[in-house]
Amino acid sequence: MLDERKAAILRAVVEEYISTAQPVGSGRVARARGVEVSSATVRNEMVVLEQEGYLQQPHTSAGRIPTEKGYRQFVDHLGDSALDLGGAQQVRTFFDRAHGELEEMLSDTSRLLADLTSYAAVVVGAPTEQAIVRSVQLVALAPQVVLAVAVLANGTIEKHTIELSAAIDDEAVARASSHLASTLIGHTLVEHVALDGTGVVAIDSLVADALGAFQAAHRESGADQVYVGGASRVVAAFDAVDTVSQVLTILEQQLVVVSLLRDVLDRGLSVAIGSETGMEPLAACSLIVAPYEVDGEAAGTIGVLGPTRMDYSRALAAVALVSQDLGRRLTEG
Amino acid sequence: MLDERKAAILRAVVEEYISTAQPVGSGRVARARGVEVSSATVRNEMVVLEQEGYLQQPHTSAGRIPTEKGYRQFVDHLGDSALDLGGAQQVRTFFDRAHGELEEMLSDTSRLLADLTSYAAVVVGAPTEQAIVRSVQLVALAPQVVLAVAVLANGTIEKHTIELSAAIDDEAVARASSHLASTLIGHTLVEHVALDGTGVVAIDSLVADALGAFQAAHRESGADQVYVGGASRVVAAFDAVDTVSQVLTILEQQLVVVSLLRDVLDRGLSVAIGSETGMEPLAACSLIVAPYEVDGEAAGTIGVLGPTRMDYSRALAAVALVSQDLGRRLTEG
DNA sequence: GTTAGCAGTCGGTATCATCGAGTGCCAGCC
DNA sequence: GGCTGGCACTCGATGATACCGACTGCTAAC
Repeated sequence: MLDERKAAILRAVVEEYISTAQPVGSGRVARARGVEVSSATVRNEMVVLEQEGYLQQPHTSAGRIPTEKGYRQFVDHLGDSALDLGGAQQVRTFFDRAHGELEEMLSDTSRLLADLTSYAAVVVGAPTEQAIVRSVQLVALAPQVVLAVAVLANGTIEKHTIELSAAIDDEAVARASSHLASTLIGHTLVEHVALDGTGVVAIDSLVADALGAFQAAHRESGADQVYVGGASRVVAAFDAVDTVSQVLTILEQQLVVVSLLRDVLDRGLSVAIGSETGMEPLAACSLIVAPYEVDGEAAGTIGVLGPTRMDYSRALAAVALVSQDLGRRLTEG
Repeated sequence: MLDERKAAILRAVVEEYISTAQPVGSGRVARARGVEVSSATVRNEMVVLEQEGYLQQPHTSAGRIPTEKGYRQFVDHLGDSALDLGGAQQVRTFFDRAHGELEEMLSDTSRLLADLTSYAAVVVGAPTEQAIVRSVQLVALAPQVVLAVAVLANGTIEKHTIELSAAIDDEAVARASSHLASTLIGHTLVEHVALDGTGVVAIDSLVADALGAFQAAHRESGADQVYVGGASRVVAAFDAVDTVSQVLTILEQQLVVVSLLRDVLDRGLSVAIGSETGMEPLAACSLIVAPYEVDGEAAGTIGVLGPTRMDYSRALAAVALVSQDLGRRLTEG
């Protein structure tokens, strides 16, 4: 626990470092608002803060920069602050004008968040497991290929191609289709539904295959769609080329991104700083996440990925506002 | 037109510059295979090549680097060469194992191409305009929201939400759905189909709306899906941070990418060098494109985006092989 | 407990000399 | 006539050196 003065000094260092990316010296801190002591006193306090692990010195006789622990303390004691007017306006306009398919909207939202924060942003769609099936259909594409298509209540579509070992005629497909429909409609895709046979082997096995295909996709838990916006912002955020490349590589891997967000959220965090992300290549990054709710239920997640010296205050405000408005917008329908 | 010796010297300069990224001096060229003259002669020839615009000098008393015109000459006189064995093997394994949905396959193909070339790669899906509708369905999502879903012969799905001004009951939706189905199935989405009314206003207007939604999406010509793979490779390809950022920004804009590829292809090029891409921010890039064919018809495009000093030989070979195999794989179904 | 003052540290920048790859040109050679 | 070896010259890159300035830690005084 830090006393009031140390906290103020740490806050000043973090804020200054975030905005300048330069090690912060005692002089600057002493001149910061909220710190009403001389630079000598600041120096004494900074020695303590360094011993306790909140600050570090890149080299002797340089200023201090925050450690992960320092950022953590800073973030934990950051009061809520609202997004500036311009940003809030941008969010409002966006959701007022938003229309069209769910996917498009989530994708656009990721771009919005990236624009607001000038960091890379991700939006994970609601897992389809919870969605109720509104329609299922089997469509013959080729003699031995059938496409199983399910329309879910949230407007999403899930489809799987099924390759058959023997050709099947259109009528059998139609019968299988309606059989499957009566079985699944009104349930979710993962629910364990009772399958009663029709007596015709070809039809029953097609229905079983389709059902299996839908359910298999969810067992691997890799079905959640993720949208990455503003990946190019990563370039400006770091000066080390390697870091940029590594971070971009991570962002290209949808599965990794999804599990990263889930991980952080599961640990009850809304901000993961540096190594708290649990990924080696993201050691220089911080991640802000927030779930959004549709119809009062946790639906998906949004997040912002920036450097550890990101503008937490602004990014937190942006993420909070966007997650809230996105949820509201999706709830309205 | 360059005489044989000048061409050989130019070739040597380009090859050397591609592999080292350093200005190439007369000494190196003289030592290159295919050039059997002394460095002094090379110097004399290089003066001419510079005057004619094939080479340029970053500063006096440095080596030469190719100009766009130089690269162009080099590429135009590049014989076909096959991809190395490792790469060819990788392509073969990929397409042997490829399975699943079309979208997933195209997305994976973009990653394959990026892996092969170590540049960013793009794959554009076949325009849905040509695909025949196999199934159409209207699904009520909410009292005033209906989802129109079309399953196309290539396994793609197109969907549009339709918001109604008044609530509609399930039976009317079902009737509209089957009416729409009988109208569209067997045709393409853009075809001008005759619409005969049922006499019920609500149904007819829903059918018309759905049809309109499908067709509107194509009039804007923005419907082609594009998959970008290996964007992170851009980082390694350029040393200027600005360039990296600009190129990534371009790659984030799907519409831009699609029209860029179309543009280049329309001009009959398979390689666009620097300003030939027609985009200011891509001045330092070269783009290799190739169409792929499904069932003997041009279906989509694949491309590789690298620095102007990219390994054209290898990239051309990779693009050719992948486009061919992709087409074959999609034709087989 | 706080602060002014001071000696000391050390990275960053500017200056300068050196080095070497490369050029253009010329005179001689085949 | 074309090619080549030789040579003087250019100029960016590299490395050494000195200097500057920001910052620290410490001490003594308030």
